[in-house]
Amino acid sequence: MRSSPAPRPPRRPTAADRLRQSARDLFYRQGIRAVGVEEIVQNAGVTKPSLYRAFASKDGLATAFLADYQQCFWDRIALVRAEHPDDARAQLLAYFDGLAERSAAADYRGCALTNAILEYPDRAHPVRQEAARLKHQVRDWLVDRAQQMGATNPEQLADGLILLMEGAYVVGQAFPPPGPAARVGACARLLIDAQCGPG
Amino acid sequence: MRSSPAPRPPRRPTAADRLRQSARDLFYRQGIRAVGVEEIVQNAGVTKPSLYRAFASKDGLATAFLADYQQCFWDRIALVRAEHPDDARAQLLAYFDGLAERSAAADYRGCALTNAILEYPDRAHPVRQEAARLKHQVRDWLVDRAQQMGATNPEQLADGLILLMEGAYVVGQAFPPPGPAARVGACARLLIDAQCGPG
DNA sequence: CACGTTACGTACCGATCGGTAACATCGTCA
DNA sequence: TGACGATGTTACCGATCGGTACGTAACGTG
Repeated sequence: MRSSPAPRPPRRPTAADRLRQSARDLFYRQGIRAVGVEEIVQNAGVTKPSLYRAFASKDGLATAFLADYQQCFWDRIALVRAEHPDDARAQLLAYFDGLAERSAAADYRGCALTNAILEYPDRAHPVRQEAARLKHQVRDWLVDRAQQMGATNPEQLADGLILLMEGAYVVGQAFPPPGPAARVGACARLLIDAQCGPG
Repeated sequence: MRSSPAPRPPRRPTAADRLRQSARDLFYRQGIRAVGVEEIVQNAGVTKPSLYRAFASKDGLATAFLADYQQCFWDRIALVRAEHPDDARAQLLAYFDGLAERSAAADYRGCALTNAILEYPDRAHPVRQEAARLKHQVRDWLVDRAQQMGATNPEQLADGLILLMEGAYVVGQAFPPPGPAARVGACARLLIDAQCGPG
């Protein structure tokens, strides 16, 4: 009788995976520029050559980190979708209310994509471009939700919601909780109800 | 007869002033961490020891830069105040409309304070603290304006406006113009009118 | 003229940055 | 057993980082 029937024996995860996890921890908490590769490999329990065997450069690891990070966002969206199927308004408000809660954490660090964009003002930088690409997908989704809600001008509503979202990401870091970010849910309600048929 | 009656002859500006100007250009465009002191002194046309005679450290120069920068914000506020005396709503909307315009510049870089806060996640860092201090003054001013407008809940309205402001600062950099930031004026109108007695 | 003060430049520091070369070791599977 | 791919080890590279010791030119004042 085997105590662990899993087909995969509990092997040590690959160096690339350990590096991704380490990058997630450090890049998100401290920013990308602020973290050196030495710290990353130490935290991952691997060595520097392993990093450069799995990724082309620090920037390569950083873009991988952004993609990994953004998956968390879509996981959250999948959650609110499951909780409120076929109710775009409820989905959005659930996300915004959750955001308001999270932004009240004392060590809140906002959105890694947003942080990366501010950290790399050069629009040609690969990290910056990946972050911008992923952000555009969010806007597309918001426009879709606004259409579902029957907004008078879906793009206008989506843009307003983006402003609130990004505002909360940033303000949650700038003000001690509970700061302005705690009201992002209420503001989203106002904006949505002002631009959709009341229903 | 003297061609220049000024008591101060047109001397070359002091090293500290040249450094402040250089820091303004470089820190704002590229971020604080991204700019080395060598580049700053070269751009200023002075040498490194001059920097460290006028400022305690790079961080000291950075905090001075933030204070200088924020003066531009209050200058803008003074302008809209002069254009719309005794009309808090018009003052705010003038600022937000101007923000929407500025954020449409191809190389828009948002607010230096916001950028600095994201660049220095450590709340104990002196640069971060100075930025946070200056941001709080902005909120105080917004609360005051919201009271002037007779908002039902002035702090709630001020917080909503902060979210929009900061959102525009960030989104103006993340999306190519005209992005969501171009609608920040319209969103501010909605938020204000929803939370003040109509009129 | 001699003096102290202020402002500035040359040259340099140790530390850290991102990145690499060369070689040893391990587990897996044929 | 033997070959292979993934990983670890050690030592190193040139560049750049923030910061400083020290000498010097300019200037106002006695």
